[in-house]
Order: sequence, then structure tokens, then C-alpha cells
Amino acid sequence: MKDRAETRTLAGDAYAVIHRAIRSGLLKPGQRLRFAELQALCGMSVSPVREALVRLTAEGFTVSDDHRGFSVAPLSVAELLDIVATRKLLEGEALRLSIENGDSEWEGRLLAAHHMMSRLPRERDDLPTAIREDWDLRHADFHRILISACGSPILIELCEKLFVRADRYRRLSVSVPKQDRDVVREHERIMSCAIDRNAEEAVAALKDHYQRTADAVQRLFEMQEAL
Amino acid sequence: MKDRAETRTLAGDAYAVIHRAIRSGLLKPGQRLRFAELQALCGMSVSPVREALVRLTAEGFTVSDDHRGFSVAPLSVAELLDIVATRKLLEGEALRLSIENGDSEWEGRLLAAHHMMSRLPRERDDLPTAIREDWDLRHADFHRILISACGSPILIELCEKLFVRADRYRRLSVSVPKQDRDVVREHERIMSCAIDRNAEEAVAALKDHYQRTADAVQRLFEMQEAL
DNA sequence: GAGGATAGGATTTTCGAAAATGTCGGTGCC
DNA sequence: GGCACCGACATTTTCGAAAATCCTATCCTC
Repeated sequence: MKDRAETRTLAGDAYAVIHRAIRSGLLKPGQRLRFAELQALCGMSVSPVREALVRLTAEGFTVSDDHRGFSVAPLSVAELLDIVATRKLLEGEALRLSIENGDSEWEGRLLAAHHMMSRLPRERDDLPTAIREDWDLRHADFHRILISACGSPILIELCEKLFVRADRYRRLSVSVPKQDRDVVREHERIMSCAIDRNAEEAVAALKDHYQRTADAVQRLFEMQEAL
Repeated sequence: MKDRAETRTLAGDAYAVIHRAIRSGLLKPGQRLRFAELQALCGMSVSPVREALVRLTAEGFTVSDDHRGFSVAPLSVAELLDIVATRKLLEGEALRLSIENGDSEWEGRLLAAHHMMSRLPRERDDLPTAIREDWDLRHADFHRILISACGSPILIELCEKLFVRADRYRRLSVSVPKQDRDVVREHERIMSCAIDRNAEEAVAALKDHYQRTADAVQRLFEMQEAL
């Protein structure tokens, strides 16, 4: 049961495979990407692989240097902070709008999504990959639904892109030891404020949630740097 | 002196050519894009053309339907309003940050950019293309510089993308007759508030500026619909 | 030895054709 | 008549190799 997904084109498959390889860390930040290797990884010719890289580059997962090839986009504290600051702005506003516009069907979906997530153990290093990926999926769903009623397709699209762009950093945060946070509780608070239509509190809770993740990852970076 | 720009790859040229053709209206919203035609237009083989289309699709200028080809992204009032609302949010915040962080060198660049723009006649339908394009460039520069000191590369990147995405609509607004606006004055007001470090007023002026353009285009849409 | 030119190999980029897929109209069956 | 099936054509997608470009190591000159 391979994850990569019989999309309708090989290029789509290649995109999925490489995207996953980058997010999972199989392809490391900064690593040079050679066509020969990627073709072997994806099991296809150069054209769809190149197409996938072009798409990934447009989304910031890889960088391209004309005639010199592609490489995995590097990670940095600066980018992390920038992503988080921008997400606070965008998702904060999107959540505010969702609370304004969302109907009870939205509330229901939100409750359901949170329930699905809270039934699974919180992400940890030592969990099997399958469970962690399941948690990731549900976590992503929760945040997606949170802003889904904002009424602005562009805002949703931008938030989605920043969410996946933050993913590599988020995975890092999982391996930060002894964080004094209760992630389930954080999500719960966002949700209950939202359902209470308390926009200010909900947005504050969401921003706080992001900031905590950012702080954890930043500590990790600084620890690594100290080596 | 062809505009399209001996970039370092043919795909880059193709991107520039098609991008320009879409923005100029040579390729119309919704129009089906056949490889044969684009290859003739760009004077190259299918591979670089396809790469250009993939990039354009990632940026929202074209849409792709697997195995059925690409087409120019359609225009709609809904998208226009969404773009404007999102730009108000993003550029508003970016401007606020720029005012907070910008130094006097930034002020200088802003003054210069505004001067460059105001020396050219305001865009009008009947002006030669070259002058209009020159105005476009300077106008883009002004807005770019306005937010350039915000300190957030991601915010800048997102604003830039929305700016070009708004371009097709902006061109429409030029052909709206007898608008009671003074566009030069509007820019001037934004700039002077910014230099006075009056963030609130500057942001309000910027948002107002965008809203006026949106209103003009929306009227145009409604007129066309009434036909 | 330093620095610059250069040949050879490695890699990306582009091409032209083959393969895959979609489209459209016609044919036969109910 | 309506509808599913089939086949020819149009178009996109993918392939494998050629062309273009970059990198590296070597040689030559000073």
C-alpha cells in the first residue's frame, strides 16, 4: 500500500513522492537534487520529475539555480519566524472571519475534526510512522476546517500553503524533549472559543498556539547550533 | 528590441512571453491554450512551454485540467473582491511594519519612486503601449518600495504575487471612463502619511486606494453584464 | 607556485517522436 | 428515438537521446 497516489499524471505522482520525501526528511534541507536519483526514486523519466520540481519550487520547497539544478530549500530560524508571523496574520484574520460567517454546520465539522484528532495519541518521536502520519492528517484537517468558513478562497489557499511550508519545522518540534505544553488542550481552547463566537479569544489562542510551536523549534535550532 | 528577455533558459522565456500575453489580453480569460499555438508563439518545443504553463498555473494565471490541457484563468467579480480584500490585509500590515522599521534611506527611495511615477501621464486608454507599460513599471516599483522595509520576505513575496495577480483587473480599470479620482494624489497621500510615520492614516489611504480601483472595475463588470 | 585557459565528464535543458488519453461522430442494438 | 460502444482523430503527456551548460582537473604560462 504505497502512499504515492496514482494521480492522473506521472508528474503528479512525482510531485507527491518528492514532496513527501522532503517533508519526511529523506531529502534533507539544502541537499542537491540530481535528476538521476529522483528518476530512480520516482521510477520515471526526466520530464515528469522536472515538472514536479518546477511546481515544488513555485511553492518554496525546493530552489532552482538555472542550469545548475535544484536543491531542497534550506531551513532557518529566520524563515521559521517569518512563517509564523505571517501565519498569525493570515490565519488570525481567516479565523475571525470564519467565526463571523460560520454556521452551525461549520461548528459541527469543527467539533468532529477535533474529536478525530484527540482520539489519537499526541505526536511523539517513538511512535510508528503510520500513526504519526495519521495524526498529521487530522491535525491538518482541524486547522483547515477552522478557517474554512472565512469566505475568502485566496486566504484559504495562502493559509494552506503556509501550513505545508511550516510542516518541516513542525516535524522538528515533535522531537523537542519535555515541552511543558498540552497540545490537545491548546486546540480545544481554540475550538471552544470559536464555537462560543468569541473571536478575540479564539484568535489569541490560535496565535499563542503557533508561537509555542515556533518557540520549541527555535530552542531546537539553538541547541543544534551550540554543538 | 523585443521585451522578452533572453533569460537563462527557454522555459524562462516562455514564461515571460505567455505571462505577458495573458496580462496584455492577447490571450483572453478562459481561453483554451493549445501547445501547438503556444509553441508557435514562443518559437520553441513543447518542453519549455509546458514548464512555463506549470509555473503559471502555480501562480494562478492559468488553470490545468489533467490530460485536457491548460487555459487562461477566468476573471470574475468574486475573485477581484477577494484579491482586494486580501491585499488590504497583507499590504496594510506590510505597510504598517515598513513605517515602523523603515529608515531614512527607505523614505528616500519612496520619494524617488513616487517622483518617477508622477512625471509620467496617468494611464489612459489612448496612450501608446510603451508609455503605459512604463507607467505600470513605475507604479509597481512604488508599491514594492512602500512595503520593502517591512522585514518579512514572505509577506513581500505574497504581496508581490497578489499585485501581479491583480494586474489583469487593474488594466481593466484603466478603461473605465470618467472616474472621479486623482490617482496621483492618492499615491501622494499614502506616501506622505508614510513618511510622516502616521501608520494609521497611511494604511487607511492604501486600503482606500485599492478599494477605489476595485469599485471602478466592478462597475465595468456590471456594465458588461448588462449588455 | 599562482592563475588562467582548456579538455573531458557530469548534469541540466531541450527536442522530436512515441505513448497515453480525451474528443467527437457514427453505428448498431434495444 | 435513445444510448452504449467503437474507432479515427486531436491533444496532452512521457520518453530517450541530442544539445547546451556547468564543473573539475590538468596543463601551460608567467
